[in-house]
Amino acid sequence: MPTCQPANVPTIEEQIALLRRGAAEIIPEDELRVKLEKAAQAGRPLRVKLGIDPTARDVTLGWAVVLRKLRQFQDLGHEACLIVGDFTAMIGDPSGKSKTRRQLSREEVQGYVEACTQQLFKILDRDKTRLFFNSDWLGKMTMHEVIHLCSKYTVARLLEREDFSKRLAEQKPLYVHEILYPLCQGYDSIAIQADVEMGGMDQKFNNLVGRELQREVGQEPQVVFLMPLLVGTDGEEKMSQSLGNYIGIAEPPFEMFSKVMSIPDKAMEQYFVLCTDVPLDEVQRVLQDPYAAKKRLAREIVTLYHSADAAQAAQEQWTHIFSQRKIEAEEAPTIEVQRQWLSEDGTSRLIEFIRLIGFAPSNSEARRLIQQKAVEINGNVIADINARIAPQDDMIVKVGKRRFGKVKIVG
RNA sequence: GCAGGGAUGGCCGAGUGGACAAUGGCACCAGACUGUAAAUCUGGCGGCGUAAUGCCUACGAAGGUUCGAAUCCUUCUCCCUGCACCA
Repeated sequence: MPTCQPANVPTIEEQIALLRRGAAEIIPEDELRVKLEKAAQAGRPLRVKLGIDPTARDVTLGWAVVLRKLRQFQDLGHEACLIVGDFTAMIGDPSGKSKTRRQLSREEVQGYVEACTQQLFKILDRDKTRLFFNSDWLGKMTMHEVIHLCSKYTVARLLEREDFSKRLAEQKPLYVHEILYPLCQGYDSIAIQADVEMGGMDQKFNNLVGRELQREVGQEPQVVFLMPLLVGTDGEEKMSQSLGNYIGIAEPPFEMFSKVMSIPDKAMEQYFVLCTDVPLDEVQRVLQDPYAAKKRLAREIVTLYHSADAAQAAQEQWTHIFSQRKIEAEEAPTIEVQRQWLSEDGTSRLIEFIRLIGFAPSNSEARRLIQQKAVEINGNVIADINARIAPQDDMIVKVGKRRFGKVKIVG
C-alpha cells in the first residue's frame, strides 16, 4: 500500500459497525458516514461533544456507557470535547424536578473536575480529550445575543418535548428558563462546532435542538448519537446516583463483582452489550447459562476497571462468602473495635456492639436483626437479644447477607 | 392583591378529638427457598428499653381550647392552582 496508514485502520463500514454496537439511535446515520469519510480524507478528527453535569460525584457504569462509546470515537482518531455544564447546572435540567441551583464558583467546578478526572480517564484517552466550561460563553452573552438566539427557534418546537407539552396540558407550571435550557445546551454545540453529540436517550430532545440551532447559524449540523439508559442494579429504574442503584467504576473489585452478581437476570444482556466488549454472538451463547453468564459478566466488568487477576480474586472471594457462605478471616474487612466500648471484663452487649461497629443504625434496629436471626458470630447464629459477647481479634461478625467483618481491637 | 387547594413517617397516600407510633401501597431490612437473580412465603420497618397495658420524640412552625389533638381555634411559614394588577 502506498499510503502510510497502518494496516489495521478499519474501513468506514467497519467503523460504523463498531460504533453501532449498543447505540440506541444515530440521527442520521448516513450523515455520520459522510462525516467519517470527510474526516478521514481531510485528516481532521471529528469533534465529538459530550456534556457533563458538574454535580455528579462518581462515574457510574451507566455514565460509562456513553464514555465508552466516546472512547471508541477517540480510538478511531477523533477528539472528545467534554463540556462541563457549570453554567447550565445553575439552571438545572428540567427533566428533573430540580429547583434553581446556586451558581458554583469556578474553584468549586475546578475542584469537581479534578476529582472526577481520575475516573473519567480510566475510560477516555486523555490526549484526545478537550475540556470546556460552558460558562465561558453562556455566562458572557448579552441580552441582545440571548434574544437573537431565541429568535432561531420557535416556542412550538420547544413544546414538542414531551414533558413540556404534558405539563402544559396538565396545567402544571412551566417556567421560561426551563424551555430555554435546551437552547443553552444547543448553543454549546455552536460554540465548539460539534460534529457529533453523544448522550443518553434522555438527551435526545436537547441534542436535536443543538443540531437545529447549528443549521440556523450556518454550521454543519451535528450528528446526534444516543445510547440507551442502563438500568440500575434493581433492574427497574435507570442507573443513577440519587437512586442509589448504581455501580461506580472506581469501586473496589469485590464490591463491583458482588453488585454485578446482584442485578436481575433480565438485565444481563443489556449489561453485556453496553458495559463489556464481549462480541455480540458470544453474548448470546453465554446467556444460555444464566448463572455462568452472570459470573462472566461480573468478571468482564471488573477486568475492565481493575484487572483480570483482580476479577479472578473477586470471584473466588465471592464464591466463598456468598455461595459457600464461609467467610475466611483473610477475606473479611477489618472491624475496628475500640477497647472503651467493652466493659471491664472485656465483654459487650451484643445489641450495642452491633450498633457501635456500624452494622445497625440504632439499638432498636440491632435488636430486630438479632431477633430475626441475622447475626452470626464465628459462624454461629445468636438470637438472644440479651446476649453478651467477648470480642477478640479475628472474631468474624456477620449481620445479614452483606455486612461482615473481622474484629480488631484497638485503642 | 383576591379566591380556592395543600403541607402526615424514605416516597405515594389514609386518617377530621381518644383504642394513632398513625390503615394501605411502594421502597427498604431480615429469615426460608435459591444461583446474594427472578418469583414466592414469613416477619420487620421512629428512638430508648431485659420486659411491660412502659417512657420519649413525631403528623409544616408557634401558641391556645380540652382530662385528652395529626384531628378543633388563632397566628405564622412554605407550596400549588386560577384570577387580577404591573410592564
